Amino acid sequence: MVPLDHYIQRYKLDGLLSADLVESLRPIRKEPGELIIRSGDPVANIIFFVEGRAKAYGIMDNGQSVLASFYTPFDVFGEAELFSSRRYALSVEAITGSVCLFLPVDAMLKAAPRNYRLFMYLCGRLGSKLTDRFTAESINLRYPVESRLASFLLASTDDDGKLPGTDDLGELADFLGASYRQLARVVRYFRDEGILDRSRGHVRVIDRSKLAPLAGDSYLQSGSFVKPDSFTA
Amino acid sequence: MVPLDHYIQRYKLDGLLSADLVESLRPIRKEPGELIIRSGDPVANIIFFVEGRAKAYGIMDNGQSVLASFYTPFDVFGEAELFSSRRYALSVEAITGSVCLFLPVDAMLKAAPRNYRLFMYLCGRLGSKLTDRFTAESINLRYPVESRLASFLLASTDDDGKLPGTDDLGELADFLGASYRQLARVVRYFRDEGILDRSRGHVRVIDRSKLAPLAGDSYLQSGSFVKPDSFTA
DNA sequence: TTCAGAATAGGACGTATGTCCTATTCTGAG
DNA sequence: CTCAGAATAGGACATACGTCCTATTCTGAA
Repeated sequence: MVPLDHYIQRYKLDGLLSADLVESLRPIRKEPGELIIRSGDPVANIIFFVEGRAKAYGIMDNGQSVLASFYTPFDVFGEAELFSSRRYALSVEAITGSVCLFLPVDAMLKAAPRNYRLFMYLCGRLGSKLTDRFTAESINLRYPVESRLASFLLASTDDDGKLPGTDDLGELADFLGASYRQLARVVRYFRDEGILDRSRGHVRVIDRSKLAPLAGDSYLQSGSFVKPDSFTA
Repeated sequence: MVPLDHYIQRYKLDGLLSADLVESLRPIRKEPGELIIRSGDPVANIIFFVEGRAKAYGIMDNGQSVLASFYTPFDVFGEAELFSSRRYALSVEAITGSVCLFLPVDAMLKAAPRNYRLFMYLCGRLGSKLTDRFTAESINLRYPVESRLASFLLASTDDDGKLPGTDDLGELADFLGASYRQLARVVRYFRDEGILDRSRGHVRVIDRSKLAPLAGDSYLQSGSFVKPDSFTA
């Protein structure tokens, strides 16, 4: 059994949602590799991500997958398409065992007048996601893979040098918009320079100081700026 | 004098905003080339774009400018940063003579509980902007300039073959994330193929049918999906 | 331990694209 | 009309990158 109340308290969801909406939250557990959202499905739920790690990606007409981002709690999925296409644009997949709280959209829309805080929060998250995307896109477009990887590593590794999202080279290539081959070249160069450590497709940064000069721009502040309780009364 | 009431009625802003917020709208006229938003400034207003054409762009650390998008009425600026960085991330510049309605954020935040419709609208616009960006980014990253230009022309030219945003090659290069040189090569190729017409740096499509096979993916539906009156009572 | 199959690393080669620079065309002032 | 300066077109060259393919390493089953 998933402790629903635990998450409601931890993220102060009763401050973000009206009481009836808190009632209609359904906790769902997802195992690694399981889809949380299937791209193309109609938007039936707004999903609060409260436990685990997940990634969002799309598939292009030519079959290539494009990684959009990695998520850690607290976050929201499905808000982007709610009022526009009404169909999920990206798939979201659990990387580790994860817990989501599903909020049915019809309930939410019905309760809209009492939930301006929720919409303010959603605006905040959407805003950050938008500016993050723009930053990432600009970098991807103007800088060589070497700089992109350096920027990404600077922004995404923890103090230990480990990558929270993924450290699989294939996925990283998708995320950075490069081919596996090219990324491998750059990784090899970084290893030769003593910047990172390599073992069986996994990567760990050992000298962050050497990354900065290689990163053209920096990934600006990414991730969840907006805390759910910013809008709590 | 700018006819404020005219725009309020045309876009049913009194359905989107509470009466006191409608009161605090200030119409501002901008001449071609004038900045509507200066990147880096604190977010003081949410800006409704009701007349003209405008473009949004950012400047990277290396000085290159990156064109983010073109706007036509009805649209909103400044909503993305409102709850996150609180500083405008991009500059917005009027292309033609334009009219904007400025809504001070402090008034808006004070009136938030009565304006859930506004926030729903903002969520809608932010959502479309986000998915549009992702689509554009994916295409920019995976396809050669030839395909990108084809996609862009398919999506952005009117029936006349004219480009609504800009047809200046330099700007187009920024927007597509290519160098002027490379774009010029592709334009020349398109002209040789009888796809478009060229005169003094300006472009006009003459045979749309030849573009489709060149565009890898399509720019999905872009622009303002979400109408301001979708949320009117 | 041994070996087959899979995963990873890396070589070879072609191409799209960027940078730099020059030739050509256009524009407006006189 | 003429010419200087600016805008545009395009050539030459270097390179980052992608595709294809092969060599090497690793894994687990027997």
